[in-house]
Amino acid sequence: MDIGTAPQPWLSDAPWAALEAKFSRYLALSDAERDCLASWQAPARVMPRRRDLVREGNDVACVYLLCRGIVSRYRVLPDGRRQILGFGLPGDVIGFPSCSLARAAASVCCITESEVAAIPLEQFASTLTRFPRIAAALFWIAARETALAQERLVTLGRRGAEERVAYFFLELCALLHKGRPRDGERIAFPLTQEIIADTLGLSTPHANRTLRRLRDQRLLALDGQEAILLDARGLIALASFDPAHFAAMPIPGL
Amino acid sequence: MDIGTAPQPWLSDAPWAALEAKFSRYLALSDAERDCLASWQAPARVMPRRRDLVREGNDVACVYLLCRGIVSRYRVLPDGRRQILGFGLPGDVIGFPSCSLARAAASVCCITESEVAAIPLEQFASTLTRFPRIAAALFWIAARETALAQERLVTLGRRGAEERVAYFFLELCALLHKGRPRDGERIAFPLTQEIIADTLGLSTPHANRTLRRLRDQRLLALDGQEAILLDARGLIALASFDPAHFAAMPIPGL
DNA sequence: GCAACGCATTGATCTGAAGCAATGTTCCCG
DNA sequence: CGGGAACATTGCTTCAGATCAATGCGTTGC
Repeated sequence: MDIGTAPQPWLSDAPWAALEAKFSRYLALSDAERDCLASWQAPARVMPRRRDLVREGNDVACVYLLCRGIVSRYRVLPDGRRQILGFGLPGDVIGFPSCSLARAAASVCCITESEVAAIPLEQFASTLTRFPRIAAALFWIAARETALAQERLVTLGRRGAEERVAYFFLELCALLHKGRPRDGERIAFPLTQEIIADTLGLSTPHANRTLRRLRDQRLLALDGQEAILLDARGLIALASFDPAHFAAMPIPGL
Repeated sequence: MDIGTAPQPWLSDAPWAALEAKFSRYLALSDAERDCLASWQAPARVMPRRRDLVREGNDVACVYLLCRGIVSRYRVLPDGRRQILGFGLPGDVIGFPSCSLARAAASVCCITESEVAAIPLEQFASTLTRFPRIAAALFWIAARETALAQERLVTLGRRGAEERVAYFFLELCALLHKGRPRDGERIAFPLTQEIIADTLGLSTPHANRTLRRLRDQRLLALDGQEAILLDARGLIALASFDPAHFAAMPIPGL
């Protein structure tokens, strides 16, 4: 049952590999395309933990390639209520302007120390029109992102606290390890319970109690920076989690 | 205060106009691009109210251009709990395969009688690689879709029932009328209270009570198929709604 | 070694929303 | 015109989860 140490992708010291790997999963890159992507990662900047990379409402002049670290996208309501919208991993492009394409719709905060390369918005945009296959790939990646967000809508709208927490770890596992969650799988992710709570729309005390309940049911073990899926089957049933949603994706037509 | 009859876009009898308008809002189309989009709308099929256009879990062979009508994307949990993920209006392309790019992650149901043109997935995909500007536009549209879904995450995760309902109508107004909601604005949309409840993660009785409370506070008037924003300012404050999120979007670099 | 901070944990109380059940209202259809 | 179906409305009870408040505890910094 021992499947070894969990991968800690945010510690990657080969940031360029993350981006290339991300695209290579979807399409074979030509030399020109490769060069273009390579030009994105020019001058990487180091951001400390807890520092905001983007503030909601600000003008967007560039997007960011996350080279190392983990970030969270979040929104806060005027009275302080916070909702985390998702996480960014190395290789992800962060900080798109959103509905209104000039301003950031959400803030981005570094959960761990991170390294980011700023890509001027025009450069990013021109890549899209010069390299149609990259644009297509990014389109499908964006569609996937939408599907993920929508699946989380189900979680927040219709699942109870235990289901939410179970779903949370299963999704994390599927995204990090890129496969169907198995018994004993280890998830290393530098999360505080507050982050879990704000992701799942729960209060911190309630998230804590719920975690305890899952531990008492021997579904999940928590060990410092690591969570272990003791009973993947049980969690999947509890959360109505569909592993097929996270299967690998060949991009149509590429 | 009378701003006339609300537009009822789903009744459009010029479906092609919807798609062209959608793209023209973002970029000036070349002739070749125009021809390509035109080829999408070949044989339109009529779907009755309540009929499912796509079933979650099914293989995806084509995407659909919605020419007339309104549809909803939704997911159901095994025990029947339902969550509506969003709505589709004429001009929208519906039914992408999602995370796993082979299968539908959600179902799509016709809220009104609708007319759809099926676009084979390969044709859609090849359009992306042949017309980079269209791919880029679709990328930004997808990014916008993600932002919308994420804003709804805030609603479901952190807003109370009254805030949710207020937000719902404001968003609807902004999307349909494409502008900042004003006092007296009329929203015509063929909604049942069950649809509202399933969109907002509420039970039908509770949605009903909440609607009544908003009516009692003279924030909203409900008249059959029409809702009227009596006090837009009040609703905006109640929902912590940011109209700037819905401002018009020029696409960078096109 | 002590103080302070960030985070986890736990308890007691309160409340918003769900669940259940019944009744009312339209509108459609035979 | 009568019977249903679909939808809206309302009351009552229950419960999940929020809120408030305190305590524990490991790490960091002085």
